[in-house]
Amino acid sequence: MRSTEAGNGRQGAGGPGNRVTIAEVAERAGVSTATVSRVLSGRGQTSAEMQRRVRRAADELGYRVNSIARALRNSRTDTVGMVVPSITNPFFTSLVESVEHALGREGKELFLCDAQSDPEVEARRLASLVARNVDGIIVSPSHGTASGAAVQETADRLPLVQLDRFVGGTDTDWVGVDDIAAMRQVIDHLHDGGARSAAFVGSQLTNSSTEQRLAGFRRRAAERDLTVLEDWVLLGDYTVEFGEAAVARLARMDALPDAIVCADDLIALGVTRACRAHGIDVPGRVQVTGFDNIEFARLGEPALTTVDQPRDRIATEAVRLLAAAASAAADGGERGPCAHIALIPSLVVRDSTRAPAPRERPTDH
Amino acid sequence: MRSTEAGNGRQGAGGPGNRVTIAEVAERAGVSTATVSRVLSGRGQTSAEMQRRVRRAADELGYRVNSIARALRNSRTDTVGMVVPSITNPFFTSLVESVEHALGREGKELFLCDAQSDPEVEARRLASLVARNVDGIIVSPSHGTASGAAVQETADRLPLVQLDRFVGGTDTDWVGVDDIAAMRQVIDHLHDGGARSAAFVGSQLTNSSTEQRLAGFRRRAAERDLTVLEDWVLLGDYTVEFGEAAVARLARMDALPDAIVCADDLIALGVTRACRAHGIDVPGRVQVTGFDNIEFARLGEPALTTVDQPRDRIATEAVRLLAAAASAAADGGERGPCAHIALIPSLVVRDSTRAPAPRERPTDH
DNA sequence: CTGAAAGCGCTAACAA
DNA sequence: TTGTTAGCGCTTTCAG
Repeated sequence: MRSTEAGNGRQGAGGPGNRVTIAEVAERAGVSTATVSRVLSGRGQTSAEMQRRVRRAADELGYRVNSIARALRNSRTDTVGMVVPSITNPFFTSLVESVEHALGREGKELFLCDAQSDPEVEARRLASLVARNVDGIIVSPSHGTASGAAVQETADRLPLVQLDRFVGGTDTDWVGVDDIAAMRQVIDHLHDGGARSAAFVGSQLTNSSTEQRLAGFRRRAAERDLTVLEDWVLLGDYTVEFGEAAVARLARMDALPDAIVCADDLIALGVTRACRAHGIDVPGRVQVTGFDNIEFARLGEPALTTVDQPRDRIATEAVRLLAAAASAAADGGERGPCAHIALIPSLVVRDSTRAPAPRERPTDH
Repeated sequence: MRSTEAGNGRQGAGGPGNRVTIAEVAERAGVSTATVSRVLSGRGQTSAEMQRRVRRAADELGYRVNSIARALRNSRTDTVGMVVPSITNPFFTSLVESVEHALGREGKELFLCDAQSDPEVEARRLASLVARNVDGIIVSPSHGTASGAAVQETADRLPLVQLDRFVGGTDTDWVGVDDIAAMRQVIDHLHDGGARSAAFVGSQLTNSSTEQRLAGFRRRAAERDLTVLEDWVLLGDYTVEFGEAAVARLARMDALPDAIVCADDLIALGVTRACRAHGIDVPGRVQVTGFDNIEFARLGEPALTTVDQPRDRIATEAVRLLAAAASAAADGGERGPCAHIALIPSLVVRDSTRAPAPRERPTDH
């Protein structure tokens, strides 16, 4: 009998249904299960001799901890659940990547779920994460109101932080970007490039991102005296297709705006594509901006000017908040007030907008 | 005391650490825990009266099953694990979406992990899925050889099916597409469009997809007398950046091929973009093809001709195989021979290739 | 049809 | 330092 397990594809210890338990390891090592547990989980004091014997026995038997049993005992799974509105949206997958990295640093794993942009699916996913005793939940709610009940109910049971989007009427931690500030940068940049009127293309106002971005857009446009016709505010969903449809509609109107501000990059990609199809020069005739800075943003023709979300920072803060909430809950406490962290994003200027018209500046003396 | 839970954000039953157990429900209902279990899990016979009383008590207390405990008892979690090489690759996310749908029909959930294109991370993810007692694993191995040990070791412990890619030297079920047949279609189409020479741009030969696709490319190119200079086979990785770099290299050579066949759409997107940058007309001077038919394929300039993978079908077959393996393992059996299912993909013709030159055809009489 | 009780695999008091 | 033992919350024989 050899101590190595891999290789020939069907060996003794393998095969489903006969997993080695701590008791078998204990027997083989001639010690108690408690000692095995202490050695293998690294808690408590053990002699070097015991360590050797236990590890050896465990290796020989091919022992693997059963984290289900461990979780039942510890009521802690070292697993965090994450729910995103749509796993096919590149922004969310890159956010997931950042969260995974942040969690990895804490020795935790991620259990990712896709809400398929449907609050009901989302509610089921949240419930099943709760049932599986994840240590905390990170959620980007798919709907600005309909997601409320499920999110709040989940937050009442375990640490939860909302990411990027948030849902009204809930009382939980949140980390995201300051959409108002982002739109200020966008509008100012467009204005510097000569735009005096602008359209807005976003999703329906069923999530906080669009709401905030539209609000920010309106406010700053007014401040900079940009013309915004009501017909130029087009709301659909976060897809390339809708971006294309929006341009088709704009093209049928009497006047074209100087700029089209999009609530995310997918829409913006659709917009630039459709502009090309309609023979509308970007940025010559119309400037276009996106939001999120997904990987494909630079692939648009022309490459998209967009708002870069500080994903790593967002993820780090979220994980930190989760850990704080978990330890607060552990030593008994009432949950304190919720944190709302709004990070300031930065504008990434590419070819879909015009370079700012040169303005008089004080020269270096 | 009310029976509703949601609403004010901090109510009695809520808060971490005090979950309702089946024993409390039993007490309130004035029955045994066994009866509660029978009612709530729907197994075994129970009178209507009991059902009512138990459910009522459960509702009032806000009981939720603890699936950790249930899993420990049942040694079944109704959860399937999935590991993909890179969660930021749109092909894999859409595959994940298909798998989720297929699993949803079986009442199972998905636990998704990202291997970050690193066999070591992949091995850790696999191990932790095993430790968490998932009922089965779906994996697209990140490396054609280095992933072998971990994949095989996992497969020895529980039902596992490889998806899309597979790793050499393993003995597990596999579902994917017939890359050789796919390349036959690609080459024939390019030839019909007048191409007489072709380059190939793919990742390093560290995964089965590229290996197979290059092999299929070479074979069919030879059969159709397409010229393939050795310098025209460029291997890097599955990224837009590499596609761009490949064109830069090709552009420095003496002769340009009539066509560039890419091993996936990300590369192809990079290739078309770089061609534009280098002033190489697509498809006028060079035809370009991709592979996978990701959503962004149609957004290239020009839109990409590519090979469409039948994701839903792949996912369905994978889930079926997993279920079969699970039930085979349940009634004790040795695992039977492995299934290798290669589906035939279809070519999606768009603007990055030329329409076939009109050929003589028998006219309808 | 219902209840009592054993135990899934692991860990943490408490004893020795 | 090590062993003994009592559960974590659930399901499921086996009696009644």
